[in-house]
Amino acid sequence: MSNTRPVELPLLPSGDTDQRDTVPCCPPLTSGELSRADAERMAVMFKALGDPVRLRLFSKIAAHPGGEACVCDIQDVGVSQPTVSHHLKKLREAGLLTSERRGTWVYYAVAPSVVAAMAAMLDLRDA
Amino acid sequence: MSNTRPVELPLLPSGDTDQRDTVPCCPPLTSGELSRADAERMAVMFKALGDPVRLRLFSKIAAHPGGEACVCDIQDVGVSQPTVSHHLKKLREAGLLTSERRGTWVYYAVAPSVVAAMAAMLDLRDA
DNA sequence: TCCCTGCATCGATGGATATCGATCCAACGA
DNA sequence: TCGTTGGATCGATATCCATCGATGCAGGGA
Repeated sequence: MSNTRPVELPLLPSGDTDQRDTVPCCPPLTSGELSRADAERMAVMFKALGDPVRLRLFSKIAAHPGGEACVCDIQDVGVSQPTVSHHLKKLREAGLLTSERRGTWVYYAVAPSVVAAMAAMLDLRDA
Repeated sequence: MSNTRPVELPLLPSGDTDQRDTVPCCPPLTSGELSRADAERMAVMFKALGDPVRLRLFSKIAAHPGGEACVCDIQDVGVSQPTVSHHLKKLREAGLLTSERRGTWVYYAVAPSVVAAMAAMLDLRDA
């Protein structure tokens, strides 16, 4: 089961890293029609933040210096350890977080470009 | 049942309209801890955009001149009429849309301040 | 007064998901 | 090699929710 791959969302002008034909993803919501595929991709990201527990986990990580934190430092959100793990996985699959193991501990970090992309979608300019 | 009241989300510097002690709602997600109540409020808004159909409906409305549209102009999103109505209600309850009847038709409009607030939450600045 | 049209609401249903305890696996230390 | 600790995965369950057809209701003709 390889459904752990994060949502496709390049859009960082990093370079030539396997730049498939994924559209620059997610134009501002005012840009007329929205393809079914784009809507699906964007919905995954918004849905990831559409849960109070995930919001608090994400907030704790974002508030940590460097936008990264050890799981052991953010586990106190009122639910069991398996549930925390489940929510962190959801956030990672949505592309909002990345994870890395360092020895005994696992660190989760905010993916700034993806979050910025979400903010850009909500930029209605003047409207 | 009066559970149709939109989410509490003043934060617009409009004036003195019954300004209860609702905190200015929803600081940037990097601002340390997030209270359970705030997380709940914010989650409702993100969850509202966490569905492809709702995202397309919202997009269509936002793309219309003036950020408002008649239901009859946006119904073509691939689901039944009751389902469209259900999703529009969800978006309205989340505070992202307002609705107004004009004769035979009902118009939905984007609530710019609320959308801007969501964008502000995602502003991680430098981090 | 009917009838038609535009939306909202109701009730049912199937699928998604948040949550948990139990268990497994990786890293580390004794 | 064993035991301990951090974290992920599994399997079960209860709740939520997206969707539909049927129905109700308001506005506007005829």
